[in-house]
Amino acid sequence: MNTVCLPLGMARDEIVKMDELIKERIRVPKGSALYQQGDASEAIYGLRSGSLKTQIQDRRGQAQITGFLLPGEILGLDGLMDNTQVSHAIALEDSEVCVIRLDEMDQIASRLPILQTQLRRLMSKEINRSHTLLLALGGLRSEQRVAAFLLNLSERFQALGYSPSAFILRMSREEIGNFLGLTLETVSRLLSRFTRDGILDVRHREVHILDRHALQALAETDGG
Amino acid sequence: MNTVCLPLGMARDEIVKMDELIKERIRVPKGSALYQQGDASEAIYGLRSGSLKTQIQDRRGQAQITGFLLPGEILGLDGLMDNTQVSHAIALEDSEVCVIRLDEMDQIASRLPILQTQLRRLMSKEINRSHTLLLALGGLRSEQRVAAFLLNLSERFQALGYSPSAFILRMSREEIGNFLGLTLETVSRLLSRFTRDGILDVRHREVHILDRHALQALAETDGG
DNA sequence: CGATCAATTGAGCCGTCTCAATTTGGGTGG
DNA sequence: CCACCCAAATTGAGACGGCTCAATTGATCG
Repeated sequence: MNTVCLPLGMARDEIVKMDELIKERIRVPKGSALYQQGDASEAIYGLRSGSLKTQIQDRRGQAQITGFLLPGEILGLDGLMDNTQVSHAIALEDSEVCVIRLDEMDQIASRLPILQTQLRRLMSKEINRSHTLLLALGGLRSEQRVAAFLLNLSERFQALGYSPSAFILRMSREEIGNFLGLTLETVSRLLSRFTRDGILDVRHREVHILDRHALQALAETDGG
Repeated sequence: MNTVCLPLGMARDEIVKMDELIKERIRVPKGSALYQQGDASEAIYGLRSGSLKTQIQDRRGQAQITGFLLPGEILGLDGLMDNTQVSHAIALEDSEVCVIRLDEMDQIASRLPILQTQLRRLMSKEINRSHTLLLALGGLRSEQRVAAFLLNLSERFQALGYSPSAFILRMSREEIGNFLGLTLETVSRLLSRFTRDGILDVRHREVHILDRHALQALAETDGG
């Protein structure tokens, strides 16, 4: 359970202390928000089960999905600047998170210094994830983006102990498109094409990766 | 000086303690790297003078500039995941940074808890900056991106006490294009067009914003 | 079983990229 | 100080990728 909430390599006795931190849990029904832009934020959240999307929105309503979250991943790291949420976190299916209050965390961290390091790592990881995504949006063709997206999901499912070659997309084509800077039609067309080429088997939201090698090649091809 | 290195609102007596942290400085000549992908990282850096770019690179050489840094801003927050740099930081002009070692920081933070909070805020801010950039690359037209880029620079120069309406671009058209997910030609064409329309006066790398209102309108127009 | 929303597929258009030719500016050595 | 050279920037013409608009099919859920 705790490994789900702050999974980076901690010793067993350290995990015991962690229990003090993680008392509270929140259920988030499909379609509802764990938090919204403008909410006060004194905590971060570890996703225990289900999946969520996070998105930001500018003043005129233009939205950008910044991430899809799977169990074991952390939400709310972008809200620690001034204790106000700057993004929305919305459940893609019925989900459950555990709550890690920042003030409690600081108290415990005085006895368990590694905790600060862990948080720092998690935040740094999120920065890297964003930067990688920037590279995708700035430099990759639509084909490569969708291929890379599927491979990324695949790896994360595998890390959770699920099959890397067969999984369910919990998000719509439109959400994938928004995330990747494409339209839903482009995403749909590419999934169809990959299927036609024998690389995938896509039925609705169920994806089977038939030729991982070809998919990796697509993700890395120079587009020429 | 210290306000430059960790500028978020700290009381005067707190700043005194900060002096212990920031002994070392590094000069970075134009074109050279403060650090490179793969280097060990035990510190973060506060930019004192000059300007730098940070960029990541995937295995086949595809590069993405993830930020342009101005004095007072922090570098290296993306390298705290496993003490290895994942990006390059390259000086756009002769620059100077101060060094903040993470282990020293943790020691001092035990007497000065606000320090952890500050770092957390800085990292959260960087996450938000990346997410905002994602929105730009994913959802804005070239026109809007370039307009938003100029306005962002303008605000940051103003925050430093410089003119918000007249400044020098320290980066090439190619670097701007890479950062914004555009080609250098597109950037050049747009700067020319904005000039033709009386919104800007662009001479080489010297930019004058003549009609801020129009520029803001461009950055926010729905593209229709 | 009908209503509604998600996904697929097609046709045509537009914006941005690509390729290429000039122009301009900065730095260097004669 | 001027001439030259190289890199950066501008500008143009044409191609192409992804978007827009639109119609159809397929799921999901009362």
